[in-house]
Amino acid sequence: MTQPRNRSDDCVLPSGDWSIASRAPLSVFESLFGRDKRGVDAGTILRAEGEESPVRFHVVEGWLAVSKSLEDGDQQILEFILPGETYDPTAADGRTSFVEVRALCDAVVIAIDRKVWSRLLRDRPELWDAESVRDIAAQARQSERMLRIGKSSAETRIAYVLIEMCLRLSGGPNGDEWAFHVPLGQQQLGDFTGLSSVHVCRTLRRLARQGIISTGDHMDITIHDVAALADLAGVDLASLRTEIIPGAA
Amino acid sequence: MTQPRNRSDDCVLPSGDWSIASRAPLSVFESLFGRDKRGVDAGTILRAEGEESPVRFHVVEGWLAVSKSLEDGDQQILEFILPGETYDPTAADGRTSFVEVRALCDAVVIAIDRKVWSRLLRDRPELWDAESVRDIAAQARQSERMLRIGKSSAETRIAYVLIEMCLRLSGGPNGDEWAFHVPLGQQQLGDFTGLSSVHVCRTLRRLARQGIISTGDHMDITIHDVAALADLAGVDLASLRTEIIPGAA
DNA sequence: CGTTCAGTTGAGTTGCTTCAACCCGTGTGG
DNA sequence: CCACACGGGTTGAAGCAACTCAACTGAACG
Repeated sequence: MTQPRNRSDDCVLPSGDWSIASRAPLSVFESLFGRDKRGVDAGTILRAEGEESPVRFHVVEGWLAVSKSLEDGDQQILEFILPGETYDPTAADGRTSFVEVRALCDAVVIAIDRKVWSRLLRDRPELWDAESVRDIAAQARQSERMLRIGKSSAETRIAYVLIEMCLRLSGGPNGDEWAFHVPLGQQQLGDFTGLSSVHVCRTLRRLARQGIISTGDHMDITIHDVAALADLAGVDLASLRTEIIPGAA
Repeated sequence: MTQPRNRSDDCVLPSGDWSIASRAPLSVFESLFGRDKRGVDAGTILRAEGEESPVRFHVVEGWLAVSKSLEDGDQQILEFILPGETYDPTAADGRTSFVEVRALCDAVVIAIDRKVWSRLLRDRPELWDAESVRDIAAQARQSERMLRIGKSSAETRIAYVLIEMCLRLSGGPNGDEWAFHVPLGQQQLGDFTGLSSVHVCRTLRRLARQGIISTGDHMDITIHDVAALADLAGVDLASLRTEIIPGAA
């Protein structure tokens, strides 16, 4: 594995409350496993099987995407793993993986042996608690997305994921305007929302024309009217935050 | 809470391998909490908040549905909880619930205090392991469904849920034909697959006309040609089974 | 025997997809 | 330095899958 090329522009993350709220309780990993840190190029598929034994990934830097695909090549992105978070792709059999994990930009990850991870959880109740909360929040996010993919219009789906990302990245907008960057193309946004890239484009343009958002070079997103977007998404911002952001309650 | 009316026809379950594979390791609950068993009428909403403190539900008999809904009344069913399984609807804040849990037929459930549950998991490693495996399988099921709801045709979605249910209920078909019963209407099948009840109907009829399945009174389903159905669903039966059925590996 | 409710079927509509053309910024080789 | 190819985003046109609306059936029930 090579060290990451320093194209940090691609996956720069806002360094506000978020990094404090979500990174701090897990920084334990870096002290314990810092020597196992590895750079990963954008596009690399991370395989549990590539390791000696099944592993849990801890993301230090960059974004990972968890996805599944059909034979015809269509893929659905199930979740994004952000810095400070961990993810274990190991299936119930303890050997294979039922999903694909891919680096969306150059990233730095730590691979933690599953057995070591279990021991860690048992030895450190505070870690167990923190991870439980994170799991529940992840479940809540996936449920919200499923609800909208199953039952809502393209506009609602897009509005929702924009708000979800905004909340995850920053802990919430300050006032009415909020800007952030995601290392995603419209194709990937489509894979996340169950839409074609063409329709993602149309929908984003429509939102932009209404003055609710604007987009910049390769997915710099600015939300101008959070209230309107939340309305389209069909969410109450404050209560959504407590549901999907670990530790926001 | 009333005792369940004895309309057991409604939620009769095949009593094959399944009940052994999936119920046995958890029968511990019945011996520990048997006195807390409660009958629940079909349609009842189970609320964590109704209890003194947050609880995890253990289903002894009948089916529960876990769902979320939009303001306009549309709902998405996220998961079914079958006898022998447990589910905790508690949100990350430890107080509220981010989903709705409803009895699909008359059912019997045990409500287990969350704190007691945590203690149980710590004290009984074999329970912890069993529940981990179950969680991972549930994750895998939800991922498969998400993939299809996001990226597949109605036919594929229906074919997939039929196969999923068949596997969960029986551990898999014997030979080419397999019959089972689900306590679900077409509306609910639609809420599960992200389709309108009308389109569920059309799709089931089409499958029936092709001789792949047939349906009986209120959702008795017979699969005549599992291979064809698996093909439509885009799955390999054997490997799907190890992924989504806990302990099938 | 009338009411109700789930399933079925037809007709018409629509939202999203596909296909295709075009634009533009970036990288590359002559 | 220009020519060119390439990949992502944008836009228009056409098609189609699934939706809504509405009418009808048949079983269950009082």
